[in-house]
Amino acid sequence: MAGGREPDLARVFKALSDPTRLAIYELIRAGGGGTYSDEQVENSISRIAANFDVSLSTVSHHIKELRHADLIRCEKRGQTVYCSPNTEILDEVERFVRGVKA
Amino acid sequence: MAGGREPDLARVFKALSDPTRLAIYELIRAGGGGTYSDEQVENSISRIAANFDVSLSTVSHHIKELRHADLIRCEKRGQTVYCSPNTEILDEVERFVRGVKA
DNA sequence: GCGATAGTGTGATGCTTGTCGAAGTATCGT
DNA sequence: ACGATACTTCGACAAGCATCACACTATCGC
Repeated sequence: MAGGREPDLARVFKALSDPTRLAIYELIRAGGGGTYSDEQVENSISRIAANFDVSLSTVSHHIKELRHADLIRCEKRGQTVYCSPNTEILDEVERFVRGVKA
Repeated sequence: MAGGREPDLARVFKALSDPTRLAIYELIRAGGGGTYSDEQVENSISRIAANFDVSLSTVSHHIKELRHADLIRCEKRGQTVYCSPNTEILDEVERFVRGVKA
């Protein structure tokens, strides 16, 4: 289901509150920026995990949290899961930062 | 920068990750927006605590975290502590949201 | 000084979380 | 079917956290 829209800001902030998770998010964001065609640039879970000192299961757990906070989207193609950032949530955060009342 | 402190984004996000603390921050921000003269509009700790169902010591603890994350500034006048938002950190968050590399 | 007000610090407590390894599920190649 | 690859889920555990009540410091008014 992709329709669940309620931008729970506390949840978004919590998802970004762990240094490792924040770094994972930044990596996903850097790779899936969208400057390319339609293809994400190798944002698979294991490829992401290769950049950190934590186990794969921990990365999987972190990614689940990022997905739950709607910060990223994940798409399974074959056995590989590709992650891309969701810019709409960032717009929501930017509105908060600017003090715009929802 | 004036404070000489480097913005730890994960810490900032963690400070905003608790619903109560986020609400406290929003209240401080609404009161001390700066649209008035030089005076903060009653952003004292106990006044803030009156708006929530948690104890005063809990509010004090939350405010310490917000202060530690540099999201707010506190100034003691007499026996009362007045809190005001620090907009520089918000600029930092906005830069992150926009994907500006430091 | 004395009592009242404003806030901080100290345990204590129950819940959450980041992490791991191991087991489980899904998919591919052969 | 079998083994390998790519995750996910399941306890488990130590660390952290939000919260409270209570003691403590600091400041004001009298």
